[in-house]
Amino acid sequence: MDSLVERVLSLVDRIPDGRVLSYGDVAELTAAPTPRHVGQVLARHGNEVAWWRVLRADGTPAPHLRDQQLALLRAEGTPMAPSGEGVDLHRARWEPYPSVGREPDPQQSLFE
DNA sequence: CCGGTGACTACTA
DNA sequence: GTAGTAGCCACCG
Repeated sequence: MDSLVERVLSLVDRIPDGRVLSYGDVAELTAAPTPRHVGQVLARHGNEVAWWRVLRADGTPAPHLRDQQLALLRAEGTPMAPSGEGVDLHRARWEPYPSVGREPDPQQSLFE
């Protein structure tokens, strides 16, 4: 696994239920050049992973997937924004490495 | 080989 | 507060 595609799919697949990441987050965690590339990867291989746990920087899903993605997220108990048009990123955003006070979970080791 | 194409973002008006 | 635009760069045809 060296390709960007592999890394992105691998990471997305590790997002826990009820949690989400923005395209920008995934891009950074996978060393993808830009968030657009994350979208590119998911567009081609999204069917293999939990693509619905990846959304825009403001917590709203992409237009064509809006309905289904919101449904899936809600079904998993993801904290939704009051408006219901997206998720509450501040609560739903997955933090691969827990904040200070806890050790990183070796089981969730990333790449670098 | 080369240009079009995005499941994006941040910035400006 | 919303709407439009420029930059982004690997991948596929």
